[in-house]
Amino acid sequence: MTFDFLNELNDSQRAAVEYCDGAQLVIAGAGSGKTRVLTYKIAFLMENGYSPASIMALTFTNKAAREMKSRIASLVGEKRARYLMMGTFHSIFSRMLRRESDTIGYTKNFTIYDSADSKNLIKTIIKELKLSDKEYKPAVVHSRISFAKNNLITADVYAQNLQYLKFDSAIKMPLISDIYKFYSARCRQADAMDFDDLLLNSNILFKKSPEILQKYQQFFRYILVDEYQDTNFAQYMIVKKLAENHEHICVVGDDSQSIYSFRGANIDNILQFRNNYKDAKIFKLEQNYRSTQNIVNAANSLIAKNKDRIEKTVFSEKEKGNRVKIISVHTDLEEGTFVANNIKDLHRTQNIDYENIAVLYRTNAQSRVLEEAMRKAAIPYRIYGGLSFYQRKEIKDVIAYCRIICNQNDEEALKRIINFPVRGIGDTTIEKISQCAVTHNTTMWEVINDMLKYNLPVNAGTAAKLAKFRDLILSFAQQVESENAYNIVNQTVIQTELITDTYSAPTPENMSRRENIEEFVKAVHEFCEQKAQEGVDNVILSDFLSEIALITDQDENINDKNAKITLMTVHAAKGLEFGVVFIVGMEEELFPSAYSYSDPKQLEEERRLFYVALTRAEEQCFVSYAKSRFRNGQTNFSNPSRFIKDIDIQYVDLPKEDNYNKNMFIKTDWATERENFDSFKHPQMPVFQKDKTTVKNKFTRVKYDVLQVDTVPIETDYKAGIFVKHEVFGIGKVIGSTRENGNEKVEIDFGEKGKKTLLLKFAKLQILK
DNA sequence: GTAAGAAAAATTTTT
DNA sequence: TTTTTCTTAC
Repeated sequence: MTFDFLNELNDSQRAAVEYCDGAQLVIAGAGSGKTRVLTYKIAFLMENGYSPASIMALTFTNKAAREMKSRIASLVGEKRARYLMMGTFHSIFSRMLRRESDTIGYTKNFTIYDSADSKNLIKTIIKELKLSDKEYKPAVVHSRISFAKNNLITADVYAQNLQYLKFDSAIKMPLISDIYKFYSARCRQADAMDFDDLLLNSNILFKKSPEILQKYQQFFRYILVDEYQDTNFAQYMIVKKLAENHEHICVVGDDSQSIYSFRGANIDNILQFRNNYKDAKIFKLEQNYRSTQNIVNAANSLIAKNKDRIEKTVFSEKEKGNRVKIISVHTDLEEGTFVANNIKDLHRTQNIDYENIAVLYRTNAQSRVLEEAMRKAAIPYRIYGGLSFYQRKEIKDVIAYCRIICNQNDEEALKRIINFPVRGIGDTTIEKISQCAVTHNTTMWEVINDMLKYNLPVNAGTAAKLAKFRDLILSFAQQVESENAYNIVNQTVIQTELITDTYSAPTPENMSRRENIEEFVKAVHEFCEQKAQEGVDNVILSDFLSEIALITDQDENINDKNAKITLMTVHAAKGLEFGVVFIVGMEEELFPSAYSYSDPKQLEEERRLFYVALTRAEEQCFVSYAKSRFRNGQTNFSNPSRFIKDIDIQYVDLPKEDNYNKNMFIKTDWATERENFDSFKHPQMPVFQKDKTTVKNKFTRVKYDVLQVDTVPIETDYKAGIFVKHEVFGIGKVIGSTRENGNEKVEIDFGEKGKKTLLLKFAKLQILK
């Protein structure tokens, strides 16, 4: 086969595809054919001697992986594309972890906790530690633990890291370190990993077993990463390790579209790529094939106001196009009417299809008013967001049964279904079991399994109920290795009375619950059938579970062929394009979100978010703001977003008729904001030690490799808890130790003399044994 | 142990 | 406003 397809690429795209000699960063501006480059490059590699199985392509969503795979299949054929190692970081490395699970002390059937499970477990631990969940907000604790894991900080390391502990004290949660420790222990006891563990443990595995690392290094000869701007440190490190020997790595992304830092994504990964891979070649895709010149220019002028970015000149050779229309309305209701009227107009007079129109907003809460307006105007619409199939209560219940059948130590699953459907095992009993498990350092299941041994203080009636529950689960568990997954699930929903429960009353809710459960059972059936066709003779339940644990499918209504307009958050719109885009709610405190005000970095991320929104539009873009908005139960006055005036005035049509004026904008302009940016100390966890020497290309060099994946990265004699003697301050207790620019600092509590942070090389400390 | 009513909170969320 | 969590009465 010849490389005909190379002719379909422009010069810079082709250059990016053809360069295969080493580390490569492809900066792909919005609409510049990023996916095209990735797919063609993979095809190109396959034509040049790389076997499909030796190519690893990492994406951020299952959907992206699926789409890319099918596009490659159309280039090189289904058969060859099938063996590509393509998927999300989480799915690919969870499979690896199952294979190598003994090395890190898990079974191959470990459970994957979703975010809700994680949060529940954290809540339980907070309660057990007798802390108030007013002060210790589970969501905040979870995000701290998640952040730590994404930066490869294990619980032990966390407890030794002064900077982390200080931060926690500052936000009045000094014991997060302890919660983290218990949380990790409990996950391990339950044979469970959370999402972040999949990445963290992959790193630990590589660290722990150089042989295993080597095996994968030799196997994967080319690694490609999509959406690189949204990767975190743990992901960076996995790729870094795997590609260590050959550095045959290609990362593709757009720093201007990094919008997921709140999930641990680290924009420095892309900004610092050339410092982390010394021989890296940078390719820039700057021609935008999606939008009109005016939209591209407007977006460029907006993003130019950001400080943290890689210089690039995105341009369009399409027609000039219309200006971005800024619309001022009085209320959120009026905004809805305006959007609806315009859509009708576009549809009728300009013949624009509904599916080519999208309304984008910052928060899901805004969808209601818009939905109402569309309904009134009889415009067909589709809302993205909300609950996915696998997050529905009844589905989570069925899955919880499946999980406990496969792994009885799965505590979160147990707690979910031990009294659902109600079987008279109430909170008090569960509390007793939990207490009992903690005191005997075992799992709740063990306690239920042998109530006498652990002296569970319950009456005979309760004991009988518990025994009945145990036997129910065990009866399935015994068959789980031999019986077909479909049969087990089918029997489970019947025998646990999950499905009978929906017959209790003929309400629409019950009907819908029943339909969902039936659909789930059908999905299991289809999974078994499909695997059978692939030659697997018996599909067991744990196979199915590990398949669905990482699915959070967004694209359900795929069958819905009717033309509809799209309502979604800006985040959800990433990667999509529409002829006409309405961006609504462009107001201070909403977009940018008030939560971002305190941190210039977050403000820049909000601006990138607006950039993403603008660049979704191909032909026409409307941006609206309301002077008052109903929010959180009350009507508030609002000012137009500062981002509106960040767009160069020549690319916008400002509202003419009403009193639009510059005084409406808040006083801080972007120049001041940029000054703030420089002086601002970020209230984030310090992760990397930056040395301040500036290298050629204005980026500060980051020493990633300082950080070790190990239990104790800081080799210190001054561990927390030991006692030391100081010439002046006397005897004190070590709180912790950190290293800064190679100097070790020790923080010590000298009791009456107070807490001191001392530089080790100056302070003459004597360790007391 | 459960269910109803009061009080409190309220981003974005690819895994 | 809605949604989630807490309290209180059965």
